[in-house]
Amino acid sequence: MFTMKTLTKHSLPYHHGNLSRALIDATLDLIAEKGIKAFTIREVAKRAGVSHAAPYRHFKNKEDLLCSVAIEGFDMVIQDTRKRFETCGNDSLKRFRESGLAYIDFAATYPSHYRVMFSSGEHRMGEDLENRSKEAFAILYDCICDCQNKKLVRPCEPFELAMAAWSIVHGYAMLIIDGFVTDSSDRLKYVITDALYFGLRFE
Amino acid sequence: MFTMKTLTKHSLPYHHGNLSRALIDATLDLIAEKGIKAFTIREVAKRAGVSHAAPYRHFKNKEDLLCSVAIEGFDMVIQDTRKRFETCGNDSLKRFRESGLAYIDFAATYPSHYRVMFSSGEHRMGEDLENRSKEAFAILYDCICDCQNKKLVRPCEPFELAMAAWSIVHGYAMLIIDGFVTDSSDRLKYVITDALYFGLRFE
DNA sequence: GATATTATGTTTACGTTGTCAACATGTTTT
DNA sequence: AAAACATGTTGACAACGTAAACATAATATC
Repeated sequence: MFTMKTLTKHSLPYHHGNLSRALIDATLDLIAEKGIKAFTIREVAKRAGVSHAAPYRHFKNKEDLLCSVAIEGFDMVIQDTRKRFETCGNDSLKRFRESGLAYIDFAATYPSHYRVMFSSGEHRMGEDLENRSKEAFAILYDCICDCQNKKLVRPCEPFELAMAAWSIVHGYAMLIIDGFVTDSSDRLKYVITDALYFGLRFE
Repeated sequence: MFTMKTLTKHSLPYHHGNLSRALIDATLDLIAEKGIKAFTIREVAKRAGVSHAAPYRHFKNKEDLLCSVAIEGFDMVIQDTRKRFETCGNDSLKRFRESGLAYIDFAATYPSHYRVMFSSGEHRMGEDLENRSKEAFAILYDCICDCQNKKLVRPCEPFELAMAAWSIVHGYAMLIIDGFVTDSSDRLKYVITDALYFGLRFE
């Protein structure tokens, strides 16, 4: 059976092609260019070269389109984090550090994705989106448990430590994309992750 | 000379009374009830009992109204932080801790304010708003310098340490108002501030 | 105290947006 | 080939932000 999913960029199919993809890309471009406030279904449709109602064949509504962007973002960080882990071998501490850096780097590299992921109020969490965010948190949580087992992080409710770690990384990432951090010196991100390590380590 | 500012709640004056105030309150109620997405000028005007165009006599536009809410929020945290400092005497470390707790408590107590303060993209930073946010950061910065002078915090670029501190507190506050932290155990906030202290302390 | 001026609120109007329904057309299945 | 389905277009509507014209209350000026 021939389905959309088997298409490559060289076999452009019927109608527009891959409109969902084009709409998501247009959304990201638009947000990068003019901010999330300028994001409208109609402008996104125009940029994708379709009529103003076409997007409704692919997304239930505006919220749903943003949700898809957020899900894609979570998938990207999760995947990148796992790839970083592969270079860490058995070094739990390095994994701990990399999981923080992955978020900070992701926010800096894909600010539009990150903004959508955490612009709550713009979109309610669907079940799919909630699963991704739980999965992302779980990676950090497991990482901390691992460090605790090796006496690298102090014994404390791991959920609370994971919350602390998540907070500092997320907070810094938000400050980056909100433009509070213009400097963006690479050094600063190591200060952050160092502070995080010193804050949680075993003593 | 009799001006608006001399009015009390018992001498309801001409026209509506204090419409700016009523509009800000209605904004906060509406956001608390239905989220920031449901915030519209027209609904706020209706709740204040005026016509849909009345708000434009007090605020340049929608953004400007949100800006006023954000400014009010910053003023509230700044004032609360200073009040907490009065109970700290010369204890720089306690001041450091309180400045973090002030933010977390503020976000938990006035989530609508906090959401507006940091929902960048909803409103551009006017000069007034930028000044408040700089003032808030300056409090934290000074606090850290103070701790460094007393060898309580490790010697490192104080701006970067302040950034780390701001990040963790802001990140946690965002997670609270986004509903990622449902537990909201008081204990958790101390874990956060402890982690912060251990992360930055002198050794 | 009467009148001019200013501050505040209302009505009307217009363009933009989200979204739906009706329609049209291309693609797949039977 | 015809039916069923997926996808895109057009047209419509209500809600919204916001400006202009108008109305009225409060203050200032004489």
